[in-house]
Amino acid sequence: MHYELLKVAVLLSGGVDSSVVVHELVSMGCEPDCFYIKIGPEEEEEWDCTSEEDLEMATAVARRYGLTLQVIDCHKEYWEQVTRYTMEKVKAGFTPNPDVMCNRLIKFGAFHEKKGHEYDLIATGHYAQTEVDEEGRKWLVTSPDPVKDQTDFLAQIYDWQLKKAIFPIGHYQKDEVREIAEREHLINAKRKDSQGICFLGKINYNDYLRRYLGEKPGLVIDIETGKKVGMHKGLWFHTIGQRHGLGFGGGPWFAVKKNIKKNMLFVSHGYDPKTAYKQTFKVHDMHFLTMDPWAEMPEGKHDITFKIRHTAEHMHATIERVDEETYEIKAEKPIHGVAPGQFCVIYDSQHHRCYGSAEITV
RNA sequence: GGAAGUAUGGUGUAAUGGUAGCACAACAGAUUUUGGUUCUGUUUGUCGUGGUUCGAAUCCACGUACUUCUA
Repeated sequence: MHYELLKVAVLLSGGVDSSVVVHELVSMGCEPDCFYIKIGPEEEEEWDCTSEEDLEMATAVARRYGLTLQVIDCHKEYWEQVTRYTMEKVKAGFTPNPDVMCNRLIKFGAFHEKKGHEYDLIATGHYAQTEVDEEGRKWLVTSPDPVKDQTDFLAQIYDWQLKKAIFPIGHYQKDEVREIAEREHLINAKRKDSQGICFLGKINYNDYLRRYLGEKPGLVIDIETGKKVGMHKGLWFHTIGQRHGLGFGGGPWFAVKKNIKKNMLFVSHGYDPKTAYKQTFKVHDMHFLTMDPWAEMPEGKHDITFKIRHTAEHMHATIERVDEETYEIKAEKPIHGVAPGQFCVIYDSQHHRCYGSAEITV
């Protein structure tokens, strides 16, 4: 691709990955504009030093390559859209994935409305690739680094967003990116990767929930014996497959099921209880990134691979359409902690192309 | 109202007169751009008051609390 002829915007976070993106683009003859998306915690006093440091790093990298850097404030959009999504899901008893929605709504959403629309391409530091087939369709493709692969976080973006997205470091492994950063003496070459919900900073997730939803105590029942084990402080503090957070002795206890109406949490006892696993489950609101790969033959089972969380392995499975809304996934092996509300990200059987994602239902 | 039993960290349990140990939880790190999972590490306790003893979680007395049985 002839980047030098195109207007490219880079989302610089202050981390190594997006900094190497800048380096890659520049060395291909491109002169991108850099943007730092600002989204701190809600209260000013909760700003931690890492977000200040992020901006400093981003500024330094842009300057190093003689590029402009603009700060785009998406604070309001984040708290209105991503937080609202998170709270609505969690209140209804689901386990949301804020970072997936952040990519759709903020990095490729709110930013696009504010600035991105002026550009031909938007580059980010995601570990993901794209490829174009004979028909000219653009597909999202996994990274060669299975641990770092971030296609799962991109599996809810719209087709027009994917068309504009480029991932200049997507063909590298993490250590290659680090090497480039060190070789180029980038200021943040050795900086630790960020983790946790991208924009929460140091706020604890449970405190975040408590602030919006408070507490709502209810019963905790042993699903095997039907006996009361104790009380929980609110169903939203627990997710399916979770072990910690209950505070009871005599465990370990794993959360396996929720009854929203009765505000009850069911738990299973033991180190690796069967009831914490599911091999078959349903998903809905299927979102295809490029197209429905089974449009030609909607009936029957199709071999796929999938992930229900950010892990290195893809699970083999078959997928079958149950009705307009719903698909059923039959995994090759039982999966621990299949939590409704999480996205099941669907790949081809070689886990090469990412087809899209759907929300796991109850 | 009687009788018996029990009382050990936040929880569940070991230690029959000799260094209070284990599990779970909690906390902290590691891993992970979601929730989680997993791994490593750390903290916390003998119901109260007396007594016996070189030495008491352990034996004795009283108190307190709980449990069961019985009128």
